[in-house]
Amino acid sequence: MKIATWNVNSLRVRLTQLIAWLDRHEPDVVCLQETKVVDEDFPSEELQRAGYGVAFCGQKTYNGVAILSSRLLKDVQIGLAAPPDAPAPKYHEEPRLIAATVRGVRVYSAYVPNGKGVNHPDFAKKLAWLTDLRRTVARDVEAGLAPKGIAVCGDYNIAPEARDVHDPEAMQGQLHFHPDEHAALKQLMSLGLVDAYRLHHQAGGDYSWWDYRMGAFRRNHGLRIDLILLSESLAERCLTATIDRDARALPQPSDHAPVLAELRLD
DNA sequence: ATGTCTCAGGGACTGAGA
Repeated sequence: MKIATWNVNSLRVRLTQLIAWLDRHEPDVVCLQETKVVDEDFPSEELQRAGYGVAFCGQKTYNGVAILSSRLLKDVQIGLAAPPDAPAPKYHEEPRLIAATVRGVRVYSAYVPNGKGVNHPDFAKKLAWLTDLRRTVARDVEAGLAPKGIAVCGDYNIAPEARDVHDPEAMQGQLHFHPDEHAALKQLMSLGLVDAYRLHHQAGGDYSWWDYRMGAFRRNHGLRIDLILLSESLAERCLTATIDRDARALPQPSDHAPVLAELRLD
């Protein structure tokens, strides 16, 4: 099973490009972020014609996530699990998480809040969002929704390690590379999740996002912030993991490149 | 610090978010 994650930065703008990409790579499951489209306008028919069932939740202008699958999508769930004994915080209202089970694998498409700045109030919300994501995944596993394993995919807006940023010294303590973000990501991964890309590649300089400005892509000034996190059973079955830089080099690209992982399922 | 892109409102350009 080929699984992919891609922050498309507007599904409507990128639809033709996405469908060509689906034809070329033939993934079984695709997690999308920043679809920026309300549910009434989601291009379900076009994607169904391309061979995919769809699950999605969106809003006007911002955010929005989806899962496309050539196989049956079961137990679709939108949003985060509420904290115990407390009302769901306001950030739960944003469409940033959707989950479904495909061939027994619980797949999440997550768009982790950017945080805006390490001293901005939204930074704490980013960390809390990750805590709530961890709770959501743990709850789903307990509920038996992930018999064959877990794949938590998406735009984490966090570069895990120094080798995932083009200038680690300049990035030290900055947004996307802050110790608090690393701690929150580590907490999530303590569920037994591993970074699929790092199973197969150890070198630095491989990124998934490059700023549109300042010729960042040309100069490879990027960050690896789009991740496929796999539970142990799936990590053992992960044959390849790649970042499709070519998609970022096309005309009118998203600022993110797609990330792919190939799993050998029974 | 920001040279870009997307979207909305409103009907050209500006501001927000990333």
